[in-house]
Amino acid sequence: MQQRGPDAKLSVVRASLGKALSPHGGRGTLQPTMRWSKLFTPTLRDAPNDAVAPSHKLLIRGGFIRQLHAGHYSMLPLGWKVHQKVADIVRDEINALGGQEFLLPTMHPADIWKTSGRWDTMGDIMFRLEDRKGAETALGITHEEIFASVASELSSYKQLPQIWYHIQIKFRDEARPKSGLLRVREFHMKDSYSFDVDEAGLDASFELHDGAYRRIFERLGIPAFGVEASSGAMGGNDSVEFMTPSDAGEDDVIRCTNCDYSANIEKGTSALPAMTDEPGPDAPERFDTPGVRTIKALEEFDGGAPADRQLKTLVMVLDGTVTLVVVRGDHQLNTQKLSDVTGAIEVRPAEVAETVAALGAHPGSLGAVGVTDHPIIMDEALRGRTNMTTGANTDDVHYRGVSVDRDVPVGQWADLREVQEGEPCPNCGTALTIVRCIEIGHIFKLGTTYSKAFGASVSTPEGGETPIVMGSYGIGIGRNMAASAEANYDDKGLIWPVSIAPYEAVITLMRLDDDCVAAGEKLYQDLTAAGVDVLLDDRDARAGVKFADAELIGIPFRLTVGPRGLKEGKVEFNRRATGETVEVELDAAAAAVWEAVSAAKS
RNA sequence: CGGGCUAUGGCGUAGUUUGGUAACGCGCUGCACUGGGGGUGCAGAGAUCGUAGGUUCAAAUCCUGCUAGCCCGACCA
Repeated sequence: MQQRGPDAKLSVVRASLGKALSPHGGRGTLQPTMRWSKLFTPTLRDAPNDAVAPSHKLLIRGGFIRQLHAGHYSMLPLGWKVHQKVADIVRDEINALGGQEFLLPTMHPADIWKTSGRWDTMGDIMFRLEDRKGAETALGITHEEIFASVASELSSYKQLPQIWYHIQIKFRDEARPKSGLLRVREFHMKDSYSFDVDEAGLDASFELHDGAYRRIFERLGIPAFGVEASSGAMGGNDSVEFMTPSDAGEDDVIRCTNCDYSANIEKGTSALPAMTDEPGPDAPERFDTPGVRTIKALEEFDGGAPADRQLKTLVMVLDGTVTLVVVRGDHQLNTQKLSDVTGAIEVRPAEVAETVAALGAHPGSLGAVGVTDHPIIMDEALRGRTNMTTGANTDDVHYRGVSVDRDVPVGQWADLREVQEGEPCPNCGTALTIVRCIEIGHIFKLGTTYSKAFGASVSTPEGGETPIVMGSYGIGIGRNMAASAEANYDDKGLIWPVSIAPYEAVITLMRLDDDCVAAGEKLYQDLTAAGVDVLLDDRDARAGVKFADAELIGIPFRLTVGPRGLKEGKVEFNRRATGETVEVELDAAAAAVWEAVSAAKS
């Protein structure tokens, strides 16, 4: 370190500080936001009482985000910095696929949604409003319609394939926003859309995105895997969800511990052992079951039957139509499967009054035997079963000896049941596990639904015309930021991967005396020149406060500059992830940090 | 949408049962000491107790409506 007169140096430093500290464009050597003393990062010792998920608590405590109201968060400077780094990684990977970045509006006319039919099918999830003329508009929940309408200007197969995307705010009126950034009503999403001339092209575009998404999660420090999923309201025939295990998630995923089978519980199945029944009587027999209202009670009732020999009849209302859904007594209905199988948008259990009106009995005594005035959907697991027990549609009366093929006028067979933990894997027979997960990305093969609706077609080499085959691919920026936080923290706070940390390194000044300030500023200049995103902690605070804050907000590397080390010409180099601290020569410190950052990013 | 819980300075809480005019910790401001893991002392600032109404001499406290937030569930007939 150069030796100068202390007074002279002090005045130089003060002059530089004064300029740098000006929030009005003072041209100091440091950006004001690079000085912690000027950075708006309100860290809290305690998380708000209503935060539960670790990422929620830590993002609040670290001063990354603040809630405005349910499902709407303000991004504070640190949070926005992370958010932008996440977005940049996503952008980088989609650009690498040849993706072209757009920016489409987020307020849409009702017409475009009516054209696709989703104005009605999207229901309450869509924020709808009227403009001053009374025209119906909506805030965009996704952009298939808008991109497809733009794609109608594509005219020749020679232009394909195309991958288009934008990173734009979506609005979704979620029934239940929760867990901080994990489920919100207003969020940035990267949604990309592929346009191909045929299915083979779509498959290729889909595979490209599959690879890009896996690289994205890798770079975000999120352990991710793909699962078979229900396409839900998006339409299309094939989709893969990307999941990361977390208690803060909202999806249950079936995973095999042996083979690579994994599926959303809304889609997955298992291999049930076959059941053999006695043939039973020639016709169902009614018998009185006073007070028996549940599967369990019927199991215990003298003359009843075990749950796997009962037919459970659920009265559901599908888009207004009362429908009987029959599953095995010990099985659970998955309503998403029911929705997917029937195409019904609104699926709900019937009210008791509706049930009584439809079948003449109360829940607990219901059955589908001989019912012809309501559609009956039966779970695949009940195929061929005989000698079963079920309600007789008279309170306190059941049937035994029911054969489903003979006695129940089934209109549709489908896989409706929800897989239970421990059931055998459909591929290899190993016991399945169920893991709680956060859905961090979803990619869909859409087909031609939207291109047909919006007239997006291209001429073919043969001189004909063919609708463009589309795919759509979504990844929520804020949710992935939170998912990374869920995967990377300890009892001290966040441990961001270097790739998305708000700063890659922090220089912590133990004292604000001349030597420390000068050494810190020099390190800052060297690191900045080397392209490292660095923060200078120049606050007049105790060491413990500075260390605790740096650890809370999860900066990967820390240089500690204090008189103790400076006497030996050394500073301390600390790694957040491991807690490891080593002394390095002051002159070599910047290089050491640069190397660590480079190594982590490569 | 159903159920449960909650709302008191920036954050965390007490006070509500039994009405009497708002307290504590952290944070913030000033001063002093201190100075390598959230330090100490002194002195301060900061709350119409979510909101509207009601009961009462008197309401954070009791009653009613509304609003907002959090959690669980939305299938076990």
